[in-house]
Amino acid sequence: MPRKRTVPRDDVLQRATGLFWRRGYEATSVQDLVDATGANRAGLYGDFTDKRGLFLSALDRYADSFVGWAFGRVEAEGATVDAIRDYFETLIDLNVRRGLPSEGCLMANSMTEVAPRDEEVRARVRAHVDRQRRGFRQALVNSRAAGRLAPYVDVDAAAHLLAVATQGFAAYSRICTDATELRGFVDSLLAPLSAPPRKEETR
Amino acid sequence: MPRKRTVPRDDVLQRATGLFWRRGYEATSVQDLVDATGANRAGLYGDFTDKRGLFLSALDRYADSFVGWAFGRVEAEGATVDAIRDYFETLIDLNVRRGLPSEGCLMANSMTEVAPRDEEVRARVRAHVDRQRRGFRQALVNSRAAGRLAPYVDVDAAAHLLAVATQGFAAYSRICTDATELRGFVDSLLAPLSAPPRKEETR
DNA sequence: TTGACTACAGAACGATCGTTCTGATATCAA
DNA sequence: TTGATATCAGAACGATCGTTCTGTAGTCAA
Repeated sequence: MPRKRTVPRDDVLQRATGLFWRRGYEATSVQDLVDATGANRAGLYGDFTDKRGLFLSALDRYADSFVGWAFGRVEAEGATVDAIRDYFETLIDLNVRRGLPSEGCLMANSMTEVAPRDEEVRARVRAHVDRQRRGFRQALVNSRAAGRLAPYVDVDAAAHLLAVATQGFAAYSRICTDATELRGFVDSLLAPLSAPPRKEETR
Repeated sequence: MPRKRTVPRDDVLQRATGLFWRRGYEATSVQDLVDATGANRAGLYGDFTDKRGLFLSALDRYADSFVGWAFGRVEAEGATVDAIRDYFETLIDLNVRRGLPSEGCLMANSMTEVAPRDEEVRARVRAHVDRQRRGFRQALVNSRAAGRLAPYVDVDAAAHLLAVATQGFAAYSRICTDATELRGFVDSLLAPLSAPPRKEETR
């Protein structure tokens, strides 16, 4: 008997996620969300109870969909430092394709804007960073097993470094207009992992 | 003839800066600013024209005062990697003293929240990152001259890495509750600079 | 003591905020 | 064809937003 929805719930969520991603939480009004999603105002509240509830769902969708896609290659079985480099290059390509400065990372954005004053947001953002750390760590372990990791690298420390540095990468991509700057950062971030200096050569 | 101000302009600016730093731009209302600064509402507009104008002034004050104080040791003449380590340790101590999770860095926060949609904010944030990059670079140059830098380190690349990674550090400190996590990050960030591996030793 | 001047406290402005409500509209089993 | 039900568009809610205005209070040269 019910009337059928004009736009599927997940489409609404996807577009809302994009809006929060680009503009942040506070600067995105419910009216913006209604306009961008094409959803019904009351329906939005029916589905997500709140603007905040919608935002939390957006974070979850982002973790599942986008992070799953981009970071998935690092989490894939047998992934090595190559996958890590590939991950960053994919992000850079995406940034370039969408136009620099880009929207960065929804999690990194929320880490500074919303997380400190919202426990549930903070939990999700923490889970994201932990996930990255675990993914990086496993890829480094795999790399070591494959003899592809510099011998003096501590995988736990390096994974932590990568996970936190990634937040800097994301933040920087929101003000960076030149992709080579991003590439340079990634190069110097990953260089110590896979490129042990043959001898002591000054350059 | 004029009535004298009840609270000096710079005191107002200092307290406003603290508020923006902690809560961000959008989540800070003019009423909050009036309450926190003790300033007169109309006077606020007389001095800074806008909420945005006040925010821009806050960014400037932050760059002069806080960054000048904290990062000054890296910019000091003859500073080496020791000063860089000291800089991060000072930040961690401050974070601990103020309570983790902390307010992070006003520039890093603004980088994700406001900079993408406000040209003047973006210019200030960029200037901040460039300043950090220059400071780090000079300290690395000094370190090399003093024989304190690992031979295979490219000072330009490393300075770039440090500047961007610092943004990740600042972001992470807004969700981090354990100072040892911050210390661990700094250790693995700085380790490759000053600690060239003697031989090939697996650990 | 007066008067020109400016900061003061806070009321008031229209606009927009997040949220709820109202009634019309579409659906499909009965 | 009817009727129960969910979704629709958009008006309406009080609260708060950033900003401006009003009148009072304090200051110091004259």
